[in-house]
Amino acid sequence: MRITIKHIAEEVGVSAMTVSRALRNDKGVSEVVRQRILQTAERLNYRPNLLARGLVSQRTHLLGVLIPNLRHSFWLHMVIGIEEVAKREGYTVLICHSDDDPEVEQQEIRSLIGRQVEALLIASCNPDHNASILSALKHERIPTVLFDRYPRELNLPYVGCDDRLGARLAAEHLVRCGYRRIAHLAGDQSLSVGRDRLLGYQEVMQEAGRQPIVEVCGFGEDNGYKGFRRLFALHRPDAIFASHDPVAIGAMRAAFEMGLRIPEDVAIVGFADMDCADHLWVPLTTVWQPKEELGRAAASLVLQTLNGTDSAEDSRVILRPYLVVRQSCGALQRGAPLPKEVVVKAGQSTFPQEVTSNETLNGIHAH
Amino acid sequence: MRITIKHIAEEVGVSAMTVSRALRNDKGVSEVVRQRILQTAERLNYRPNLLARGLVSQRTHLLGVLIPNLRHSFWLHMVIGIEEVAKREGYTVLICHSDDDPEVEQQEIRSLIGRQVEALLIASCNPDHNASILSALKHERIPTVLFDRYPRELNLPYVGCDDRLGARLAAEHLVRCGYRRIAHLAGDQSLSVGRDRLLGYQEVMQEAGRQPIVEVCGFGEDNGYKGFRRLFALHRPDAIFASHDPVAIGAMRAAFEMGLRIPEDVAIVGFADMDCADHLWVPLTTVWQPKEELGRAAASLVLQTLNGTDSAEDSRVILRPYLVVRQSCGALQRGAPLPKEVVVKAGQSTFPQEVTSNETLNGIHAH
DNA sequence: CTGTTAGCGCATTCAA
DNA sequence: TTGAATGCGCTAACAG
Repeated sequence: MRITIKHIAEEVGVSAMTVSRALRNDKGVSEVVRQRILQTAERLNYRPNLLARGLVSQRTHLLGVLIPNLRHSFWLHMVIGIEEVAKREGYTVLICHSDDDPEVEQQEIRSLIGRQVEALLIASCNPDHNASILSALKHERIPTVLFDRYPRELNLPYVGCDDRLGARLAAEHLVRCGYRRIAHLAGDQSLSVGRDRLLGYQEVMQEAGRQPIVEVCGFGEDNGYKGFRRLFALHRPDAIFASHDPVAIGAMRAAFEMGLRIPEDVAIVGFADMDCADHLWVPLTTVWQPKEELGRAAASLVLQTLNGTDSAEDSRVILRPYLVVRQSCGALQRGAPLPKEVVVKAGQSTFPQEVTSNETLNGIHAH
Repeated sequence: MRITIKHIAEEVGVSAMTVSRALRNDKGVSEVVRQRILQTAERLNYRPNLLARGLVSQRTHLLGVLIPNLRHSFWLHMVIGIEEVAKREGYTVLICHSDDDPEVEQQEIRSLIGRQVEALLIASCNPDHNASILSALKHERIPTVLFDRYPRELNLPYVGCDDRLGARLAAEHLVRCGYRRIAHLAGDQSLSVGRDRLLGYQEVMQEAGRQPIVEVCGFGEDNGYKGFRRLFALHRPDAIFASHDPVAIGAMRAAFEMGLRIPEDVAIVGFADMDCADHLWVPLTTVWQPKEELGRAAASLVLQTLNGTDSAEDSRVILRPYLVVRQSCGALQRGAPLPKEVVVKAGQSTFPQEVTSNETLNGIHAH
């Protein structure tokens, strides 16, 4: 049996209520008594039972966060951002993931609700598949914000990165570099991030009067590897915009195996700016996403809703991505013009060195 | 007000107790009634309150996991292993981290206990600093297992990788490759992983009759960068065993900036086999740790203790690491002899290709 | 400033 | 097979 406030109350010779107040720094306890209580609690090694506290007070100060998996660090960067804000506001974050299984995702949502989280932040592994469950959350009286990806019919607050714009930045950059056959290794089209990136690429191709070359290979390194081989066999592109850094890595691997040089024989641009993008065989030019800021924005939004500061019915927060230019696109070798909003991460040396931090560049605009 | 068993009870016209039983698939409810209850629960969108359930039953089926941070994927690989076992046994994992702050770690431990976790799995960010708190857990009636790193005075069950052996594998490999001045970029000596890896290196140097060259730079990429520069200025080593992959990455960066070739001018071996080790500028030869298996072993151990299957007072589970040979050590170029227990991850091509999976190679031996 | 009463939502224990 | 009573540990609301 663990120590409870009753034990402390007996020891000190006061009521349990006074102990409760003292331990929560509630007002209305004389300094003498408070000190005695605190000391006794310390001595007895008292630990408040948060289940009981949450049950009676109807406040758990818990935020549920659901991400697709723990295998990619970008999800955890977002969690870090969420936690930063949550902690500041006195909330604790419950991290869950579905291991990319929509059914598990449903279970996890149920479980989080059962644990009485006060709000929910969800990056669904398959927003369309779970659309009805997600919508149903509107009626659960529990503020919910989706982040990073959204269902086709979005009726919940959402915080994400402008994937279409990101794709445009990548594609436009390759056009400016003078490549002739710019292809896209497209991600899963059942995900908004896959669709939006394809969309941005297509727009730019159209504007440039080019024929789009698209291989929908899905996300992941293996898909990138296979996708590149198919793409190359069919179209011999001289530049590739990969829908995600892992896809770019798979493509690089395939290219090397085929004896191709990057960027001389084929240029590659990714999307995400993974931690290792800078360290790859050929440092990867890629679209940087404001991952932590995205987490912060999502947490702020959901806490605003929680505090009633803002109804946030149909809030959308869309953060701006940037292009980080390294070696894999060939821009630096070719002396291609770089517009201002591009972050150059490769200096004179053969290997990258930070020229300017992108942390200061991210901005927020809502629409 | 959320739906409770009382609401269902009223709707169905039975007592709350019967509802409780039906929802938990407890025996002693007629099939007819059970079905009616289940349907009504579904219709009303009932969600059991796990706080209440845990409070009264004194069983939360919660496992607390505390890791140093969310910034490095190897921690999450361990969590994945833990979760695998936990889930199979009907437990849910509460993931916490201290952001590498020992004080925060203490808070998090308190918080987890407050949430009534049934057991604790801790990879402390600073086991010695928090030694007293960790020891105190012995008396909290809550089974605890440390993993990956342990305090100097270890009096709790522990699951980890044989870091000393890992370091030996790395150092011996460099000796076999014929390097003359093999240096060590040592990690934080306040951590067991830092100490044990240094120890293994020193042993091998002594056995080989070499003078150890040690730079204690601490963990992390920046430290590896600075450490390499200092080391090189003073000793011009021809091979370096870095205490951790990020350290190796920092060292590589410094080497490239100094115009050195890897492995021709300086060979580098890391420790961890991070996800990106295969994709680095020069694919990194490194010591592979059984991260997920380590998580599984830790979870199994703590659940055994919980179920009383095993007292596990002073259990130690030490898993075996392996050396993964890629390009950065120069063994393949030099045609150095590779003993059997080494995993070769680089084939004929310039870039790595998996020759054999190491997933099948890890074994467990306790001592 | 302190204590009393009541009950959060549920499961254990007993009785029917 | 079902239900009533009881209480998990704590705090809200009120009374003193």
